[in-house]
Amino acid sequence: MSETSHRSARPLRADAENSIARILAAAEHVFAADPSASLEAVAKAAGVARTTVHRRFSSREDLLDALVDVVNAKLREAAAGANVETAPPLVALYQLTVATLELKVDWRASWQFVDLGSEGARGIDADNVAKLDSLLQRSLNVGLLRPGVDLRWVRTVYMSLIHEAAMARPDGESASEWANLIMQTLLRGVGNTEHDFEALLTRSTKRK
Amino acid sequence: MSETSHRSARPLRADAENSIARILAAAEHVFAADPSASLEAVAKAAGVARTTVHRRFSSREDLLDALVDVVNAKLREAAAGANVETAPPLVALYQLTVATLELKVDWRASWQFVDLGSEGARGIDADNVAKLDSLLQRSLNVGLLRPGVDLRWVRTVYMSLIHEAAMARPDGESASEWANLIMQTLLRGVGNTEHDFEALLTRSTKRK
DNA sequence: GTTAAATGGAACACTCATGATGCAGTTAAG
DNA sequence: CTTAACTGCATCATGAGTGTTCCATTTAAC
Repeated sequence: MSETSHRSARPLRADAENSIARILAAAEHVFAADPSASLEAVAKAAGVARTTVHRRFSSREDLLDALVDVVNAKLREAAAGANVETAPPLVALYQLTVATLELKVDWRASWQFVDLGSEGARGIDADNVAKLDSLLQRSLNVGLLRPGVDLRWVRTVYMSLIHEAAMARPDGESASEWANLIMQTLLRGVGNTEHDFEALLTRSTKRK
Repeated sequence: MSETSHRSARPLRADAENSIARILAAAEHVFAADPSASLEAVAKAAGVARTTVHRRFSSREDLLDALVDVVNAKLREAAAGANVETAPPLVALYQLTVATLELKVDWRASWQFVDLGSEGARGIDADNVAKLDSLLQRSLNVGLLRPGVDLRWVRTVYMSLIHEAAMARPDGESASEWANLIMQTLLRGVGNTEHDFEALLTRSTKRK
């Protein structure tokens, strides 16, 4: 669905591959400052002519798709590196969080074009989603997650926490500490565990 | 800072006020489908001429500012209605959540222009932020929140959860149930409280 | 070293949104 | 009812981004 055009044809010259890489990097950089920046700005930042950008990416849409593809590819690496399918859920989740956090920081802008909520648009590839989902399912089975929770909600919250952490993180701070914060928040929340919220919430609900 | 231009002059004719309201509503509607839709599309949806939109809002920026102002105004109402300053923290938080959730659903698009993270741009008014912050501070004092938590993080997570819930919510579902989910998630997380995550997390961290 | 690929640069056509103006007709407000 | 405000419509100017084409020049690949 989001196959980049520059892969089906026969091998590009090292030259061209290099340009592509520079353009993608520049796009990430430029779009980080302004998501609606012109392709000319991207070209300049990449140190190439505007026509070259156009030669490699037939349209703006194409470039954006390519950026999302980059994210998906890196996400795949991250999932592999975290052994999401074999490691104990908690460990896998933690590792995945660290990796994704780094990825989010290095490719902030490109993530913007990954419309998770949108319908027919660019999104996280199905296999990546599936891997995360199965990890969450395993987490539930193992008793890591509270029985009865909606896994889609968990996924949403998880992704959202990573997003917020990545945005809040002052550049260059330890990813593992933030990952820890994310895990803590995800699993235990920010409330004082000594209280019985359930009862309190129910009471205040009734009150209305 | 973001005062709408149409308030300092002397009273507008009922006519004009009406147009403004229709334009704002239409803008919300149109931008929900496409945030970069043209002002002409907004005008058509509002049932007015494009020039009228222009007469009421000198520029696109102006219109966007006005939309954000609407959100802030409604947010103020919500805060007042929830007695954020006087009610017990948990109750206030719950009520505020319900109200904000409704607001988010009814004004999805406009919220998009409320760049919470951004620096000099449109954002939630200082007084609204302050009210929420003081509510969270009270929550902490009362022992509702875990001692030692970073209140900015709590605020971020809270806003984020509301956002995700509003987006995930199938139109017309009970806001209070979702509010409950948000509170539960915020305070207790989605983990199984029977486990000792702290120890587990520390152990798996060491392992790396 | 020969060849095909890749680039830079200039030029062009095209679309689209924005913002401004002027004016005739309608409508709210006193 | 009279006036000033407001609206619709038609028009124009402008600017910006996109996408295409052509050609001379450089450069990688075998």
